Order: sequence, then C-alpha cells, then structure tokens
Amino acid sequence: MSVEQPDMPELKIESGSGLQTSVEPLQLGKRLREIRQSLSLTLEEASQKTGLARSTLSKIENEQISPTFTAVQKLANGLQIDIPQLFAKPRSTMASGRRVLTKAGAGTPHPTSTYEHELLSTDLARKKMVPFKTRVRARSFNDFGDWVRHEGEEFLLVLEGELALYTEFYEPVVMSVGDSMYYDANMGHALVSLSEKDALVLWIAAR
Amino acid sequence: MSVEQPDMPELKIESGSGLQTSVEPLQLGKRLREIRQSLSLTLEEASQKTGLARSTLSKIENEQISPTFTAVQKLANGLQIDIPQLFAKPRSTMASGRRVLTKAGAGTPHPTSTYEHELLSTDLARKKMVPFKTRVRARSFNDFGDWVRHEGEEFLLVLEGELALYTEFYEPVVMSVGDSMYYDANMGHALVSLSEKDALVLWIAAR
DNA sequence: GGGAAAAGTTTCCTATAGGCTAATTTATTG
DNA sequence: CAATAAATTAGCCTATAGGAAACTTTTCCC
Repeated sequence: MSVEQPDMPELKIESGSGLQTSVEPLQLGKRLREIRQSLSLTLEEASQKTGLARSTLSKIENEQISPTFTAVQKLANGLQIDIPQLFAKPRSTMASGRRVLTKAGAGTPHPTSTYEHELLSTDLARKKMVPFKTRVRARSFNDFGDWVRHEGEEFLLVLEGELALYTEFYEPVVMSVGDSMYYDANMGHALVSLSEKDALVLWIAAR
Repeated sequence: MSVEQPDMPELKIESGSGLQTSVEPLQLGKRLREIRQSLSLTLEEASQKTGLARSTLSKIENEQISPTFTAVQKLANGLQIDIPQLFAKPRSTMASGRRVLTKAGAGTPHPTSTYEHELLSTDLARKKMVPFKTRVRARSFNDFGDWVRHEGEEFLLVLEGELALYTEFYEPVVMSVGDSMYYDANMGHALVSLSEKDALVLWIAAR
C-alpha cells in the first residue's frame, strides 16, 4: 500500500491540500538585482560577464520572464554566485538573539494513530530543527501503513522504555534509555515500543 | 577576559561563502529522476502532483530541455523538495540510508573546564546536526571567561538536575528536568548547574 | 511466448524565453 | 537645468520550453 507521509508533524511550510503552486515567495529577480548591484555592475557589464542580453537581464530582474535553468547557470557562473545560496531563504528569519523556553509537558500535542507527538518550541518561525517528544504507541510494525520517509536527517534519544527502530535496508535495532540514533530520514523508518508501557523518545528533525 | 570559543566541540563551518569558481556539471535532470524514483512515483503521478505534463517531465529528466524557474518551482512544490537542496552539490554525503546507533554512555568524551561533553554519533560526515550529552560542571557564571557564541541554532533538553541558562539580552532562566530551550547560538549563552550534583542536558547544534 | 496494460519517449504545435536594435524613461552629475 | 549614463520598454525575430497525443518500450500475467 502507499500512504503518503502517514505520520510525523509536517516539516514543510504547508500549502493546504490543493495542488497549488502557492507558497515560495522567493523573488528570484529581486535577489539577482541585489546581487548585481552589490557587485556594482551595470546591466551592460553583467551582460558581458554572463553572456545574456542586457534586455534579458532587465526582464529577469523585473520578473517579466522566468529564466531557464541554463540562464540561471550562466548568471551564477558569470557573477560567481553559488546556486544553492541563490535559492536559499532570505537568511534565518529568527532575528539574532531569540530564544524560546518550553516547560516540561507544555509542548503542543499532535496525536496520530501510532505516535503521540509533543512539539517543543512552536513559535519560532523558520527553525533549522524541529524538536519534539514522542510517545510511541505502536506495538508492532504492522501498525504502520508504510515507511515514514522525508527529506532531511533525524536524531533521536530514548528517554523512557525500550523500543525497536525499524529502518529500510537494515535490521531493526533495539534501543534502551540513553541510546541515541542519527539517521537519514529519506530512509524509511518507524518506531515500535517493546515494553508494556509506551516508550518515550526525544526526536529532532533537521531539513 | 576574552577567550575565543572557550567551549563546545567544533561545528566546522564548511567553505562558507568561498569563491565558487568554474562550471557546474550539475545534472539537474538526473537529480530529479532520482528523487522521483526514490518516492516511487511514476511520471504520471509526478505530473499530477506538479502540474507539469508527463512529457515535459520526461524531457527534463533526460536533459532534453532546460526547465524554467517556474517549472522548477512547481517541481519542488509538488514533490516536497527544498530548492536550495536541489541544487546543492554532491548529494548529502551521507548516502541515502545510513544510520548510526550510539549506546548509552558510548559517545566520544570531550571534557572542558566547565562542561563535560559526550559527542553522540561521531562517524557520520556532513551532518546537519551535532548532538551531544553534556554534564554541566559550572556552578557560577564566573566560571566562564566569556559568552559562548557561534553560528547556527541550538536546542537543549534537561535530562537531570536543575540549571540556569544565561543568555545575552535576557535574564537567566531556571530549567528543570523535561524543560527545553531553542535559541539562536549567535546569542551569547552559558549553562550553570543549580543543584549539588552536576546537571545533565541533551544538546543539539545545527548550522 | 503472446497480448494487454502501464511507464516512458517522441512528435508536433503553441506559448514563451531570449537576442537585437532602437526609442523612452529614469537616475547622476556638473 | 542641461547633459550624460543607466535602466526599462517596445517591436520584431528566432530558439526553445511546455502541453496533447501518438508512438515505443517495458512490465506483468495467462
């Protein structure tokens, strides 16, 4: 069977359920203009360095056209821009100097059939990590429709109980209090409690 | 007094904004195909999720055409891809499917005058997060030469004892077992144990 | 192996990106 | 305010991206 993202609080910025293009306010044109100007280049100079026409650059910067990937490459190449950086978010929105305290048990609950998540530190936007405490209710691997799988990496630490971590490509591992695991979340994974009571883990996901 | 980075295991800041010269052999199409297949989606399904024609997807994956930026956005949106990551270099060195288990107490010790770090999951290269358990030995803020401060964000959870988190710009906060804190590591910070025994915290840093 | 269904590729057409030139508008500066 | 340079716009053309459907390949049953 093939369920999509059966569990886990959404890490994405969320776009409702419609198959819309909606999100991503990324203003590529604006971004490029800033970069060019910060290099104090005229459109003409930028044109020479990139091999793109002056008018084309203008149109791109004013979002009148959507550059092809090859155009973006020329841009990046000519202006010495690192492509991933070009598309990176407008720099950690978390204004320098912020912090959020979450008292024990005061997180945001987020129950599902197999897990019971308590999201810690909700109110900071655009975090690099999403931390939560999770009570593992599943008692057998069959409680899952399919692997949980998504972009990023995860770290987890067992706080209470004993459990088995099932992962794609490997044998399941038994973990006790104090044991921790770091893994690629693209790899299918799922937790099952081995003790009578639910197991409790600290779970941190990073994109 | 002013010590530089008095504590904390090195986070290692990769070639930050180094001059990114020369060409990009970046095979966008190949990359996209890998991603689609890893999600076990057919071209048709991907088409529905992204709003791009089946044929268009095929051509893009086979590098027959160079997608426009708007197309890339639709792709990223529909398949839940993070755009910067899409263009990131050699694909997270952590080959898809890796994991590392660290048994309780089996981490790499890393003692300093005020803290006693136990680094968890050492052997994975290029991780997004650096997790460690720390025993807080400091009993007063004066035990520190200066604020600890560095790039990135941190999350910490109190595992044992009671302690005070001192942060620049704010009043110190008292934290007990189960309390957690998420903060910008650029902001000066330091931990002090309030109980007789050392306090124990789980600490995770992300760049 | 043969036939059907599904996944993927290619063809053909339309929409749009990108180049060239020149005209117009918007800064700079003396 | 005049003079100049930079940026935007417009017109027109060519190259190519993206969509619809035909075609080809692969997969899977019997």
